[in-house]
Amino acid sequence: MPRIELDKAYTPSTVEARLYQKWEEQGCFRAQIRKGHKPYVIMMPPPNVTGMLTLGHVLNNSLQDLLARWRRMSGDDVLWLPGTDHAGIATQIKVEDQLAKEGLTRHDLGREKLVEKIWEWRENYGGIILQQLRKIGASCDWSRTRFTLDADLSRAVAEIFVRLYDKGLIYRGKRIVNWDPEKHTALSDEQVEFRNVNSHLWHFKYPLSDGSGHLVVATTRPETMLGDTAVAVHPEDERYKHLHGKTITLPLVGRRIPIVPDEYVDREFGTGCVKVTPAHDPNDFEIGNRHGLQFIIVIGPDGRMSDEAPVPFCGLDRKEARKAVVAALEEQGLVEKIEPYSHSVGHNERTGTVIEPLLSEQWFVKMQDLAQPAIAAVREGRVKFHPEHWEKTYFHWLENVRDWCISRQIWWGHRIPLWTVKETGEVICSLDDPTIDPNYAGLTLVQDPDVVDTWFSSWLWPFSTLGWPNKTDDLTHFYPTSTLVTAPDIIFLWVARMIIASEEVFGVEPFRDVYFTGLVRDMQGRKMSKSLGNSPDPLEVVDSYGADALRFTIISQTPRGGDIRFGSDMCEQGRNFANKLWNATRFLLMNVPEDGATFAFDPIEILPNAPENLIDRWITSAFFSCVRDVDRAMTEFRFADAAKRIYSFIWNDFCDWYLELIKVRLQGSAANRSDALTHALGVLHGIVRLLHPLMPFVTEEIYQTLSKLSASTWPADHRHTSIMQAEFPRYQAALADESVEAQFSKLQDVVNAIRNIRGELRIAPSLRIPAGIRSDKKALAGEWENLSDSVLRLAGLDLFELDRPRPKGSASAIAQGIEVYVPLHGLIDVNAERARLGKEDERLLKLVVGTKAKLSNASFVERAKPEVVEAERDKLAELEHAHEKIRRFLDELESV
RNA sequence: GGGCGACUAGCUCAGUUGGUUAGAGCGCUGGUCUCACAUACCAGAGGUCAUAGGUUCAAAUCCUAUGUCGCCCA
Repeated sequence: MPRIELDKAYTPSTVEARLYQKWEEQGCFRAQIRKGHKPYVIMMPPPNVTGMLTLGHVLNNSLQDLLARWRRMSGDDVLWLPGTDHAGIATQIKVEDQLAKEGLTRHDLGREKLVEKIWEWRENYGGIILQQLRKIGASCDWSRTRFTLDADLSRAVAEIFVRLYDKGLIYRGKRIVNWDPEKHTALSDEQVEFRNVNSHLWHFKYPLSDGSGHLVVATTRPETMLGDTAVAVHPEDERYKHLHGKTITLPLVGRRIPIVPDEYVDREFGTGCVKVTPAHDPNDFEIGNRHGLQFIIVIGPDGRMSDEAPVPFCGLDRKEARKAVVAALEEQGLVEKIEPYSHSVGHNERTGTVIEPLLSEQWFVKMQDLAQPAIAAVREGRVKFHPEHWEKTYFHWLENVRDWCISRQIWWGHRIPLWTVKETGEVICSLDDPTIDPNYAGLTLVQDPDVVDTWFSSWLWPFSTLGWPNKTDDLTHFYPTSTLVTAPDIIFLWVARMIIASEEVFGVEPFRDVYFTGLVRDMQGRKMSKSLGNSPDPLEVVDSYGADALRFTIISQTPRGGDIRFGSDMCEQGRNFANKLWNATRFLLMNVPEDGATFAFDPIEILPNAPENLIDRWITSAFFSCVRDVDRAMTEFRFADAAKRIYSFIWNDFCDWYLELIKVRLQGSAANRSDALTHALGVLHGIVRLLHPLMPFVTEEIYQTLSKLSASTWPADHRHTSIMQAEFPRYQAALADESVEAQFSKLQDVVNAIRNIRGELRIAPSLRIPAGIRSDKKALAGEWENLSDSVLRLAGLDLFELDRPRPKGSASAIAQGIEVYVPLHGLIDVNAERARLGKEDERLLKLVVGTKAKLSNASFVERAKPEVVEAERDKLAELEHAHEKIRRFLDELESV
């Protein structure tokens, strides 16, 4: 066959789309259920159906893909299940915004029509992100793609609702909730983001009803005073003890309200008197309950003052009402002072609307009992967090968990499966629509208008996606799952609740390991955000650097637990790396004999056998050391370490040393050439398999090329249509040979020493020079004869002497105790050499002095472990030897 | 206010249980288009490991305090 020629540079854009399509067509990603294979399952955290790919997703999904491909190549039945989340509020907002452009509101359409519209929107635009994930090479099983509003997943939501309701764990309660007056819905505590806001602290005078004076209360929310039903003071506060039981006449309203003692009050804050508005503040709500106060709602669900507010105020927007209240009090001389004040205010994390704490009727999940098994699961190590420290956050939340408000007053989502019988008031919680139940014939059933929180479907994701509550084959084989990869900001919102749900339903944990990624930030450490415009579009990065480059770069940058600083130009590293590997392949292929015969070698057979040649033995050993380190790093979720380890093996060991070294043999006899080439190709074959989970595209392309070269001669079970089916390299202890690596490092140090002399003394790279090595202690010829060719080539020599006397006036160095010299009379700049040796002399002297001091410290010798002392002594001997030599070389230089 | 994390070369980060001369990539300096790769090769410079104490024969590593930054919770 003709020689295969590769392009001079690797161009990702020409291969990525083609390879991905092929993978998909061939069903490479499809999960299989096979006898004798362990399942390995990752549930993709479902992105919002409205979402677009961000760098956060890239990081997250690259890691999942890394794990999936690694386990798949290691022989597991891998299921990586993708999908999207219906993202209730976000999606409804999206479509409502569209309607608004046509001058319509959701009420113009009505519930059914709006939901229809949203489905339409989803068909057209939803889930773009899943397409985008293909661009980065995600190997998930698209045939199992799920959506949280799919029929069977909706069934799962209803099922869990009914179960919890029947157990009394879902209840209706009148409580303060986080109300979004813009979207007219409640939010869970976790969906509220607190932001610092510069505002004011208003101090108002509240007159005592008996006319004996007034109290001063401080508030950040003047408009709520219209709903005050008490003033609280600390029970132990001497200043106010005499007022317990007395009343205030509330200004503007005229209501008589009690002064109540309550421990909640902070005596240090303001005057130590607190106005109490039980219907509009969670703490005041508690005080209200403790003292049996009235709950007066003065701010309605639309954010306007209700009918409960006095006439001049009712109907005003809450912002206007604030101004009006302050103005009215000022008029009556009841404003003592207004000071600037900064405090945190709850906002809708999605829309930024200021949240209104509002007393209203909502559905809640009782969390305390549900939380206990989830706490135990992590505490007992059945679920492991990586990094571990997130466990503390998890425990803290679960141990203080509050009930979960799950009802939402929107239309896009899972309808609450509760009906009220109008005639009797009976409440029916049912999986199936009771309106067609003959038992209720003739009665009017009204379904609860609310839907459940989106997270109330997400928490079932690990098993609802597998068909639960049905006992499907998938559920049996693939549940519980293996690893969850997610961001720590949804540890409460999602991770904890999934564990809770799984413990409740199955009594087992939904996954064994949770890996928390960091946040992707820009180079200044700022969060990526649309408004800052500091967030690069991942797809553009893929276009200019390639998906492999992006994946490799972002993974090798991900620290263990911290955030990632990312700039797209960092992807140069990944791009260069792919190109390096490509060119190494290109080089080897150029050396394949052009005699028309198939070049027969079986790459799988190359590695397991110990080669003859020292250089081959070394690269084999280095390869398996790398395999061992990579395997360990992946198992321990140290992905950046794995990436860097492979990088340094390929670049430094394989390319810089090994390929340079075999050039000698490739130019030698046919037998030498074939010997060197087959071994090199065998290692390359192992390299691409090792690297594939990180850089799927370039490795597949090289794998395919190698197959073309000689696959017809491989045994059938070594031929695969994709590298994804090939075996991930397995560590072979017998081939990792420390003594070979030690011997090789001597070769490296000798070459480095000569290169250093050349570089420092400005000897032109093209100039061939002589050099030699010798030792006072033993003859080197035996060990070094076979390596001469290597040294000649790597150091650019025309002569390499062994065991000869060192000519005076040579440039010199000591490498692992061996004297290295370059005898170049007249060509060496003596001053430069003197300076070079002087520097070395100084360096060694410092070390000798330091080591001597350590050893002359009696307590060190006495108390340190004997092997440490021994090592220190050996070191000193070596240093002294080198130092003496350098000194002698310096002296010698003087006499030239 | 409580908790968590970080602080190592100009920049981004390694540095597993304390014990070789603290490393890598990028950037920088000098030299090379050496027949795979200039997206490259060779050489070099650059760090009192945030600060102050302490434990120890020995601290980047363990403890305490301080400072700066970030995150979470209230």
